[in-house]
Amino acid sequence: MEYNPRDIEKKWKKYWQENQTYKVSNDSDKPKYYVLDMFPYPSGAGLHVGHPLGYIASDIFARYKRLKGFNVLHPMGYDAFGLPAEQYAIQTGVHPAKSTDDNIGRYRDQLDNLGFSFDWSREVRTCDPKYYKWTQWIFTELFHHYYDQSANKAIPISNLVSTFEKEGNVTTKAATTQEETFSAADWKAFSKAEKEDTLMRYRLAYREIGYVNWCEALGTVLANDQVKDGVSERGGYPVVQKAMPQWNLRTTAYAERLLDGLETIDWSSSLKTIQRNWIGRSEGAQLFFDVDGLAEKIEIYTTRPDTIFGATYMVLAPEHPLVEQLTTEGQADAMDKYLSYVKSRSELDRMADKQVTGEFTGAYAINPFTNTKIPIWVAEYVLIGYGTGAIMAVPSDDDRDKVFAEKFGLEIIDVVDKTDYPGATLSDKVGKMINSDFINGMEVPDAITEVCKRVEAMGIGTAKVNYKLRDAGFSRQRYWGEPFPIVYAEDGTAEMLPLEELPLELPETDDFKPGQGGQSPLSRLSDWVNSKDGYTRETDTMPAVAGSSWYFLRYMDPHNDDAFASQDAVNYWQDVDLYVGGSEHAVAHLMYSRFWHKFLYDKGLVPTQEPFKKLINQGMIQGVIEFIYLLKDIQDGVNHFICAELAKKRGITNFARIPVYIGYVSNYGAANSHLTQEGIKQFIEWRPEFKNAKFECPNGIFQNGTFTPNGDAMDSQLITQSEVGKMSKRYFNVVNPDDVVEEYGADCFRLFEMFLGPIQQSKPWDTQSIGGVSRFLKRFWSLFYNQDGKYLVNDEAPSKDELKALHQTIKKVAENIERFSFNTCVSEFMICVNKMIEYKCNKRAILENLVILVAPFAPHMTEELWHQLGHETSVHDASYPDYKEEYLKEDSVKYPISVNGKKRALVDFPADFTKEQLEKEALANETIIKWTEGKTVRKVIVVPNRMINIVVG
RNA sequence: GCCCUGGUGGUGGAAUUGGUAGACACGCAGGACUUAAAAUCCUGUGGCCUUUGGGCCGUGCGGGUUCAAGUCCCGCCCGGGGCACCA
Repeated sequence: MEYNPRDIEKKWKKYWQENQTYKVSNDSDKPKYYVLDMFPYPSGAGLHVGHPLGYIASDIFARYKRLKGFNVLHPMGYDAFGLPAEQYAIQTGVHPAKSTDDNIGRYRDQLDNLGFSFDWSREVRTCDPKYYKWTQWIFTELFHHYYDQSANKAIPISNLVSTFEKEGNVTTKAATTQEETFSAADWKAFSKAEKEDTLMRYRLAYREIGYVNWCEALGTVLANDQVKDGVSERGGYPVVQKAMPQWNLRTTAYAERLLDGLETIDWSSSLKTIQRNWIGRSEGAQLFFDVDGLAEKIEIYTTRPDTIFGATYMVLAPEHPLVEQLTTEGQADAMDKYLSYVKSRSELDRMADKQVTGEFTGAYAINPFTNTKIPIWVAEYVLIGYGTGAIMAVPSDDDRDKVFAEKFGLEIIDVVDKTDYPGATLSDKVGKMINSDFINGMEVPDAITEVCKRVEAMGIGTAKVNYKLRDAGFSRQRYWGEPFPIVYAEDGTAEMLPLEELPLELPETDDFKPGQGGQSPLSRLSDWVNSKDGYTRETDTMPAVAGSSWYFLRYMDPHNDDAFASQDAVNYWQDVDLYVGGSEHAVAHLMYSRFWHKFLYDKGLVPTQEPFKKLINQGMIQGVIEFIYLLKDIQDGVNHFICAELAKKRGITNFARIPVYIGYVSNYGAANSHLTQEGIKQFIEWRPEFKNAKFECPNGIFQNGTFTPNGDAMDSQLITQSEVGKMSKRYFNVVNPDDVVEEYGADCFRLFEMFLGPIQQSKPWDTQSIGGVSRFLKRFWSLFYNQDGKYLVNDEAPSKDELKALHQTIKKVAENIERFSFNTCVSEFMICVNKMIEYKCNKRAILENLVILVAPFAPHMTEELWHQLGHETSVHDASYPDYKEEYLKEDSVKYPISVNGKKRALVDFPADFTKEQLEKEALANETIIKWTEGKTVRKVIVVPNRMINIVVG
C-alpha cells in the first residue's frame, strides 16, 4: 500500500464524522480539560495559512490531553457580528446575514480540510438570536447592578434603592459618577426621572452623553481608527466631536480586580504588562488648593504629594471649567488667543510635536503647605481626561514641569536630594527630602505617607488611587450587531426588557446606510422603533466585543434556552485551561471577557474569577509582498515598468510600487524573484490597463506581447522587489491552506506549520522546506510498507536500542508538548524514525506506540496505520504510552573532558563509575595528559552524567 | 522617552535547572541507482589555519562573575510589539 494522503484523509474524515469521534459529553468521570481558540471573524477573504497556526497547536494539545485520559472540550464558532459585513452590504446590497452565512460556510470547509478535533455540535455564532439572547441578558443584568466598594462586588441595584430610601447616598461606597450627596428625604422627593438619572450614575451599564466622531460628508459616525489627523481616513472629510447619548459599561469599577487577577493567571509577561499599562494604576493624593481672592478651589491629583513644598505654580488643562473664571481681565485677550491656538491643534499635532506652550491666567493659588501665592497657568500638556485636569507643578521633580518652568521663568525649588542614589532619574521615587519643613530628612516613600496623613488631617484632600482605564463605550450606530434590549418611556427613562421578551431580534431591512444625523440604520424602521404605547426602542447596537466577551461559557452548554449555560455545565467545565490566539486582542477582547466573567462570578453564576487560566499568543505568519516598479513619468503615453535591479543600478527612485499577485512571480520570496514572459503576460491579463506598457529588464524589453532580448537571453527576468509584510487581500499575497493541503495533504501541512519554529514567533510563509516534512511522513510510512507495497510489520521482540529510542521519544515529545514546543516534537519524531530505519525496525511493539505519539500531529495518517495494525477503534481513543526510565539507562556515558574549560577529549566511561573513578580515569587519559603535563592540577570538577573539567595552573 | 520581546551557520531553528553550541530540517557540494531525468538512498557541510595528529576563533558589541556563560550581572547597538504629555 502506498502513502496517499488524499484518499486516506478523505476516508478518515468521513469515519470521524460518522462515528462522532470528537463529540464531547458534559457527563464524564474523566478530569476535564478545556482547550479554546479565539474564534474567527468570518471575513470574505477566507482563511489564509496564518490562521490555522494557533488552531493546529491547540488541536495537537487537545488531542494529546485526550490521549492522556482527559475529557477535552475543544469547540469552535464564529465572531459573526461586525462592520465588514455591513460595509459589504452597503456596497453590494447583500444582507449581512447572508454574506456572513456564506463566509461561515467557506470557513467551515477550510477548517474541516485541516482535520481538527472540534466538537461541531457545540458551534456558536454571535449573530444567532439564540446566542445573543444571552448577550442581551447579561447586559440587562449589568444594568440592574452597581459596584459596591465595601462588599467589593456587584450588588443588585434594588438593594441600593432601599439604602437610598433609608439613608440617602451618604453611607454607600460605590463606583459612581454621582458627586452630590442626598438624604433619604431628598431621595423620596425626587421625581421618577430624577431617581432614574441618579441610579444611572451607579449602574454597571449606564447611559451618558458621550462624544462620537461625526463626519458630516459621509453622514456617518466613525471609529477612532477611521479618523486620521482630524479627517476621515476614507475621503479626508472633516470629522467633529458630536454629543450623543451612549451606553457604557463601568469597567473602571473592576479596575483593581482586573489588575490583581493578572497575578493569578499564566499569561505571557508582555501581555500582562500591556494590560497593566492599560489599567494604569497610580497611587497618590487628591487635594484642593485655594485661589487667592476667590471662593473657588482647584482640585488636583498628584502621585508625589511629598514634593508639595516644591510646587511653585499650577497648571489647568485648556478645557478645564475654571479657566474662564480664573482668567483676569488683563490676561483675557492672551488667554483667548492661546485657547484658540490649542483648538486648532489636532490630537495628532499635539502628539507629533510636543511644543512647550501655555498662558498665565493672571490668578494665584495658595500652596496649602507653604502658604505662598503661586501663579496659575493653562497649558496643553495637562490633559482634561486624566486625574482632575489640573496639577500642582513641581519643576524640580518633574521633567515636563521643569521644561515649562524654564521656558516661562517660573521658580524652581529643589525638594529631593538624590545624591545617595546615583543614576536615579527625576521620576524615580527615591531620595531625601530637603527644603520641606516637617518632612525634611525623610526618605521619599515615608514622606509620601506623611504628607497624605497631613493632607487628610487638614481636611484638604485624601489619599487616592487613580486609573488610566476608562469605562467602555458600548453603543455603535450600526445595523449588524446585537440590538439593545431597551425601551424608553415617554419621559426618556430606560427600561430593560425582561428575560421572557428576549431575544430582541434584529429587525429586517434592506437599507444599511447610516440613518439621519449619524444614527443607526435601525432608526429608519419606525414601526420597530415605536414599539408599544409611547415607548421607543434604542436604535444603536452593541459592539463586536459584546458577543465575544462570554462565548467561551456558551460552548459548555450551547443549546440551553433557559440559561446562558446550566450551572451543572459551568461547574463541570469551570474555565478555559488553555486559550490560544493572537496578541492583537491583548486589550479589548481579553479585558472585556475578564470583566464580564468577574461580574458573573459576583452573581455566583461562574465558579472562577478568571476565565482563561493559561494563554498562548501564536505568532503571525507573514506574507511576502512582491512589487514591480512603475516609473512615474509617462513617456509617449506608455507606462514604463522597470526591473528592481535596474532601478537600483541606475539610482532611479521616481517610481510607484505596484503589488503583483504572487502566483505570477517566479522564485517567489527569493532574492531573485522575478516575472518571466509568462508572468508578465498573466500580469497584463489581470491588469488590462497596462496592456501596452513597456517592461524593461537587464536582459531585454517586453512590450506588446513580445520579448526583445539584448543578446541571447531566452526569457525576461523582471526582478521584483520582495518585502515581508502582512498576508492580506490587498497585497495579493494570500496563501490558501487548501492549496497546500491539495499538494501535500493536511497531515503534512499541520506538521509543517509546527516545524516552522516556536509557536509564539512570527515568521514569513516559506514553503521551501515543506519537502523535508513530506519526506518524513513517507519515511514513517515506509516502516510499515516497502516500496512494493508489502506489509512489513512483525511481532518480533524489540531490541534494547529500539526500546531506548522509542522511550526517549515518548519522554521528549510529552515534555515538549507540555511546554508548547511543537517544533521540537517534530524533530524528535524525525530522529526516532531515522533511527528505526537505520535499525530496520518494523516491529509492532515499537510502531504501535509511535503511531499514538504522532497521532495528535498527523491524525489522518496515524488513524490509517492504526487500523492497518489491526485495531478496530480510533487511534484518538487510545492511551498515551508511558515512558519507562529503565529503557533509557545507559551502560556507558560519553564524558567530555575539559582542561581549563576547553573540551579536549570525549571518552566513554561505565555509567556506574563513581566520581573518584571518573576523576582518576580522566587524569589518566592520554589526550588529557598532553594538556596537563608539566602543570599542577588544582582542581577536578566532576558532574556525573554530564562532564569533567580539570583545572590546571 | 518608557515598558515588554528577541538577536545563534547560507536559511528555518535546537540547546528545559550555567555543564559537549549548531539537534532536526532546508539549501549546497560530492557519490550510488538510471540511457537520462524525477524520485530515493549514502557521504560531507560554522569560519580560519593545518605538517591531516590537530589547532585557533565563534551565539549582536564591550566589560564582569564562575572551574565552566548562548544561558547569570553591568553598560551599549540593532530588529519586532505595546504605551506615549497619565501628573
